[in-house]
Amino acid sequence: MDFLNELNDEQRKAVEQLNGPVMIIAGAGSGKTRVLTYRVAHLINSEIDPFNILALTFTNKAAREMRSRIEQMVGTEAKNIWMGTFHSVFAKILRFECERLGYPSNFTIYDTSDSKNLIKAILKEEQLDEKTYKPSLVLNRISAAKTNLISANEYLSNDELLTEDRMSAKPKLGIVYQKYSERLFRSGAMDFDDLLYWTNVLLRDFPDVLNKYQNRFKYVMVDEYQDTNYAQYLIVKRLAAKFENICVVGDDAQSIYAFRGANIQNILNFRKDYPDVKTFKLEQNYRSTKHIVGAANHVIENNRDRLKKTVWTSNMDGEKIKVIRNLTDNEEGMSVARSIFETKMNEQALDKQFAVLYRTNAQSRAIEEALRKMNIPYRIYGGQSFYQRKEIKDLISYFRVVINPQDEEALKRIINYPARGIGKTTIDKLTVLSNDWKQDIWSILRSPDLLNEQFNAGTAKKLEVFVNLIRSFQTELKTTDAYELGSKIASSSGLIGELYSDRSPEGVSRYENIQELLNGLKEFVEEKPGEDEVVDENEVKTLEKFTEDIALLTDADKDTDPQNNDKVTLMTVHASKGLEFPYIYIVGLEENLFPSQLSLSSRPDLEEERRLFYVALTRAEKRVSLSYAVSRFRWGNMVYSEPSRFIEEIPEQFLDLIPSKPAPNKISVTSQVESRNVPVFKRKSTGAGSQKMIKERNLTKYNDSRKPGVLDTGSGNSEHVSRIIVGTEVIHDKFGKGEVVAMEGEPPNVKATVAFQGAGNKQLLLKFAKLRIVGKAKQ
DNA sequence: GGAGGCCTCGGAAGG
DNA sequence: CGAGGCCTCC
Repeated sequence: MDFLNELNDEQRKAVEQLNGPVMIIAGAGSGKTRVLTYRVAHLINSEIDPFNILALTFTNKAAREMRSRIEQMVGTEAKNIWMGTFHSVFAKILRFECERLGYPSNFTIYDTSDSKNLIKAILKEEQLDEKTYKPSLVLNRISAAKTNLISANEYLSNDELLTEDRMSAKPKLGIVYQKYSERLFRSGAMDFDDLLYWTNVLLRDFPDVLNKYQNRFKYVMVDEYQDTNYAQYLIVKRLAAKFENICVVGDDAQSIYAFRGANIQNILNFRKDYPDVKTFKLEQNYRSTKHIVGAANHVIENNRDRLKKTVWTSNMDGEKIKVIRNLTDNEEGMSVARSIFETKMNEQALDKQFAVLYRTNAQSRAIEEALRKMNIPYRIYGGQSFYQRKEIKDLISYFRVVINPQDEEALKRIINYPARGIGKTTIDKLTVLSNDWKQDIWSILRSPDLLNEQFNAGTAKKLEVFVNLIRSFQTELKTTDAYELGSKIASSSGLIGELYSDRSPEGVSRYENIQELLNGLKEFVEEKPGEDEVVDENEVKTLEKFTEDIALLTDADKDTDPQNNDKVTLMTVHASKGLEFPYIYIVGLEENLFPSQLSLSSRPDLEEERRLFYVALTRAEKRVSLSYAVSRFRWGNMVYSEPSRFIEEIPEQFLDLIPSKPAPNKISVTSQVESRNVPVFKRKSTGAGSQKMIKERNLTKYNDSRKPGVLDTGSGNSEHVSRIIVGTEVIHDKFGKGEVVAMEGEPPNVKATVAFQGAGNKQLLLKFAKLRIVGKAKQ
């Protein structure tokens, strides 16, 4: 076969090993996707029926890309491969099988905000305090339980868990979990974790189902295996138990999702589950320069918990890694923007060849501002999703109720929106009745007798009108296409009218968003099936199918305008996994930011941060620039930081330390002083191979009892202090005005002798004396 | 029922 | 600082 020649030895061996357990450890940039797609193509060319292949990925995007690449190689047969995310593949299977679990096949998938709202409702009903039982924490705890296949009842009989909850002053957590599960079930709803949890129950408790899917999925492949959690691991293990044709691909060095339950041990222990596993290591990097690969390798060596591998490249040395020091976060933005601008000029680079990576979303602001100032187009990944916007959720909630009227979260959202006189009292009463009778709210609503018995005539009438509205849509669900019915719902519900009447800019934008969703429906309906695809001519593209589809979509899946994609990319390091760019800027490389403050107390957490940094470095093809700021605004406070330890972990031979440049048009005193007097970023060369760097020499920290790193911005701040030199005029709270006549000592213990006009000469430690600068030194 | 004041709190994020 | 949630007041 031709295409096997396009692979290196190890890649080819991995592709050709079709049977039995296979583990592929794929270093960054080693052609992992290529190996995966070729392997599937090779399976199909070896007469394996595509229907017998299951390929699991972590994102829809990865699945789509892989599918289209395989299609290019083997043709439309690729359509029949079971390929998708864990969640989408098993949601599909659950729709076939879930009646065995007591779920309706039109079950709703709750997103995180639905789950949180349900938890809040339960907390209220149980009279638990939302501050003690923070909904996000409660949800995380429930999620962790489900991920480990612990049901609510098992939770309540698990002494260890109950003790933990008592110790953390949340003794009722198990009860909340139990209520939460009941409500989901009663609403015919599953949350994201349920999709994996119930799949496991299905495969565990129904041998015929297990057998059916084991026979269907004779070949199983899992991408990003280092990021699988226990529930996912177990599904894969169960499915593959019969044939053991299981191939997992991953890189332990790029595991960055432990914080949400990924278990790096899954890949580290694969060998234990399958002793006759064939392991292949893809170690040749085709993406990056030698300097980048070298730097990344050295960094990751600081981690203890790793599989052994040596990533290397035959690419050229390339440029050294730039380190840019900045005084503030805004200056950092400007440095990055300026550098992008210069690179575009000097190297004829395109905007889309650049990416700026940061640890937290909040850092994007300063970068955005600077790029805007320099007229550099950019695009941000992340942030609020289209599907999370209120007006979009509202309309989709109508869809959800029409499809599955048991769906309580959606029902509560729309029963009185737009307003139809069904107030809080009525909804509360419905909830109480529903809880007392252990029935979903819709089953109460749909009984006119019950309504007349429980509510006054006016309220009962209003509820009936609402029920009839929903019913009128339901009669069309199977026969009318998604666009037609969706538009009808949007207008007949009064939602469009409500938004149209709001002429404020926000209102207009909401209205436009609804139009965009309706356009999406139209596209969905008009989407042509592939040429060879067998389609039932009478099959209607229903609203039900559309709603199922989008439940598992995120913003990253929305098509971006291909005409207009020449833009600089801004995103978090997490979001950058799997991507590559010629020029990468990693910003905010400061202690307490990257690595994050919250990671510093435990070794595993710090190692995950380091893997995150490793991921960031290895996104780059040609050049990496690292930058940090001496001070930045965080939560309204000026915070002073030291450069990240991760910079120090890169050997000097790979680094190009450049001082911060003053802005071209406005030369600030600060920058002048900094660049003239202060050795900005120096390394000690104490013998061979010492990588210690002299910490910020000019950085004087106030070390009081406040939170580490957070300083009072009031009377004195150390940016000012760092500018104090002999001759500076200063004011002291007690001694008044004076002039610095001498300085001695090394930061942070610089001692200044100040001649005060009223109080004479005083010796003061700069880090304690809150001196304010009133005049600069006359030179 | 909605506007506006007050309070709290802040990680990363796939499905 | 700024977003989001909650409460209050009209």
